[in-house]
Amino acid sequence: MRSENEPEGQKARSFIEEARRAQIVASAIEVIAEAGFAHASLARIAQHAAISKGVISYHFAGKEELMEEVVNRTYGAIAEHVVAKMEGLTTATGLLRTHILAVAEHMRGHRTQLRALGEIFYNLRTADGQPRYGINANEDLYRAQEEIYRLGQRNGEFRDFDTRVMAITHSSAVDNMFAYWVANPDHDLDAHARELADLFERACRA
Amino acid sequence: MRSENEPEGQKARSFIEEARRAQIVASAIEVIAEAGFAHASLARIAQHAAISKGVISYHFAGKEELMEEVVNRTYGAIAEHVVAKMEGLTTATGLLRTHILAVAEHMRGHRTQLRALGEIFYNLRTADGQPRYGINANEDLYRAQEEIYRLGQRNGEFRDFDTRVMAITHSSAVDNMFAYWVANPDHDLDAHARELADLFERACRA
Amino acid sequence: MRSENEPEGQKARSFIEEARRAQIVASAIEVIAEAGFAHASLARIAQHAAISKGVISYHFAGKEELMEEVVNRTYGAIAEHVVAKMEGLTTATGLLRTHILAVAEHMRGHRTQLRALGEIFYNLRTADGQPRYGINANEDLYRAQEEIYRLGQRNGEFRDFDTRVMAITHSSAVDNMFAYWVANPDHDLDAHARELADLFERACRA
Amino acid sequence: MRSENEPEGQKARSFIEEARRAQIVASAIEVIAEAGFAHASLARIAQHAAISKGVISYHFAGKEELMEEVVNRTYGAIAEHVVAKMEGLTTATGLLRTHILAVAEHMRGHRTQLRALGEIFYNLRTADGQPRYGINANEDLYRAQEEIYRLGQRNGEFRDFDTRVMAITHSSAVDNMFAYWVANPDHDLDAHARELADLFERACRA
DNA sequence: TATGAATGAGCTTTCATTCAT
DNA sequence: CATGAATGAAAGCTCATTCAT
Repeated sequence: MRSENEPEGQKARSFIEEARRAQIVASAIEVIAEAGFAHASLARIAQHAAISKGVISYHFAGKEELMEEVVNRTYGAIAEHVVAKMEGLTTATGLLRTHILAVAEHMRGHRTQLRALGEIFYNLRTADGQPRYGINANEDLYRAQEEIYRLGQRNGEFRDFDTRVMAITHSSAVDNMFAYWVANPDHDLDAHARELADLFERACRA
Repeated sequence: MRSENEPEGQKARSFIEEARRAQIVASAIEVIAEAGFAHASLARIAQHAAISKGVISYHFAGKEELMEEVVNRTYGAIAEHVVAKMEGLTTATGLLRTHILAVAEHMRGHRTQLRALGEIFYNLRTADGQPRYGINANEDLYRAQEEIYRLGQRNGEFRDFDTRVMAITHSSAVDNMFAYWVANPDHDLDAHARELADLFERACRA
Repeated sequence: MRSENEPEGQKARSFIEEARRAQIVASAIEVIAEAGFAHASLARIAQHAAISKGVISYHFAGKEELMEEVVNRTYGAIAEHVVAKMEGLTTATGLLRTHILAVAEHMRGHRTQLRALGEIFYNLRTADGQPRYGINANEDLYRAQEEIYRLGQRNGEFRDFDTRVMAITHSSAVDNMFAYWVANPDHDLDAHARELADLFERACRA
Repeated sequence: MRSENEPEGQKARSFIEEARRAQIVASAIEVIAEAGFAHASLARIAQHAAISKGVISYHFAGKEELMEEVVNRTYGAIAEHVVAKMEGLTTATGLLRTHILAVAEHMRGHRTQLRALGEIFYNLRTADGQPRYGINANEDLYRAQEEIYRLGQRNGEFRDFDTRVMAITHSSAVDNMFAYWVANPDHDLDAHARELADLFERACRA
């Protein structure tokens, strides 16, 4: 019956509630990663978690809220790790390189999360049929990356290029690195990340 | 990429049959592009084509075959155009550049096909739940692109880099260029393609 | 998949479709009359008609359309009979008396329809929770009856009274006559109707 | 009409318990009046009362008992008021008139109770699907009213008529007066009641 | 060839009720 | 006394597929 995401002044969720939500979110991630968004029914998620179907309805207002929770938790964990790694860096080249390597590093241990995130981004739609997270859900990400490029352009590290195109390309390169790795578990993720860092360094530098 | 829909020894399709299949495929593309894979039911595709639902079942063994036909036809058209443009080129740099620009050029007039293609690639699964076109559906594409990179590396145009990583990055950059353009119709596709060509030229060159 | 109520210019429903709709409506009436609106699920209605649940969804856009169809058909049949009986009458007293007796006469053979009609009127709500047929659904009926009273008042048959109050009272008296009869099948409906005609004649006359 | 909720030999309810029951009943009345019987879930009633869902289950054996309590309390309050007003009257005409006016007077301030009462009467069913309060729930009421008519017939105030028909008609007229008023809050309830008193006086008098 | 009709499985959601704490 | 948590049945609805005509 709970539906809001921690509005101010509302009772914090109990420990048990929090644990259940986490459990359900984890189960959802696994089922989505395994079977794909379209086949990730509440029934299947519940079965995978060995709980009753109704439990999910009890803890989440609906399927949409559950999916958004998956996104928020997963996305938050990634951002937290990457931001920590980038802290203190001052050169655009260093930031760019670290960004790529840090994301790869974090994701190495979170393959299923990544897969689920992609599925939801691509497939989740609001009740009126519009994509819940379109490509434009990346807008914030693009903006953040453009900051780095502009820094590099200002201080002479980088040549002049279209920062939006670079941000889109950078994002997609990282996303697909993971996608390839998810599909080919033997693929050397860290080596791929280093290659990518080289690639963008060369593509950007003055 | 082209799966055989006309196995040897089978009767060729009649003219009417061919026309119907083409009509249904066209309708499917439009519905998928508009409503997304999950909402592209046979009923909706039939309604959009102003035909009976049964017609689809009559002409296609099932939904899966229809979706595959959409992929084959669309993919085939792209390949045809791009290959024609690349014919006669000899330098890796020229091939790389032309590949990017030619794909963009062709897609500019086929936005819905592109959208539908992405939806199907991402979502279609076989009866046993496995992705029908995973990232590995790109294997042929990657191989073809790797040929170009190796050519460049052999003749000294390109530096030494991991060709598989470059192929993945290249593919994803092009895919997402289109995705961004689909989501932002005012985006300048050709300018984006030129930026991308520059980007990969710099990333590859010796 | 059909949803509209005979919009102009649309293909008329096929004979088979019409028969199915009629069958489903009949089943719905029986189930509602027996089990009440709240327990008249589509599953139960289908089971009662010995058809698959999906058939109802196929022929009706949703439960609401089915319920409205029940109302329209039942209400239409009543109106047809009563109007025929009242045709040609000129005195208000005669119209009043005939109205009561004709409704009773028709309803004697349509007890379940009557029960179902009442249930739907009382219970059906639109998606936003508002009553679909409130007491105000009787507005047309009230207006029609007020015409009769005013005629009587103009030509001196009836005394001066509030026509709206009389219409409400008249309607409710007839409705409850049926309700009582439905609950007590041995009750003499025609005698009740005659008593009622006397009652309102005395209540109205100058 | 008052069913026994305090059978002999059972512990009387504590003060707190009584208060809780009253609070829950009040909440139930408001929710039913607002949303209708079908949408008056225990969850909603609990939420409206700002208590836990479990509290209701704790204080009432089930939903049915809660609903019956709503009926008993509301009905009891009406009867108390009306009986007080009728005390001491001796003529049938006076009793008839007073009955109508007193009920209207009391109800003017208890609109939601009235609405809820109607919803429950119409919709509540026992576990086996039979109406809990059918039209026959009015049997006691009919008997009481028939006493008045027979008194009038014995002492010459009233003509000879079927007392049961008159009781049904009288009850339904009063019920629908309220229903109309609930649906049309601007309707003049007292004027309606006076019209009704006139109407029945004329319908009954010798 | 083409169609409308029908099916049944599966979907999300709501709900009264039970129970441990 | 009160609560939050959990259950499982039942609801309305969508859909791919089958089939007689």
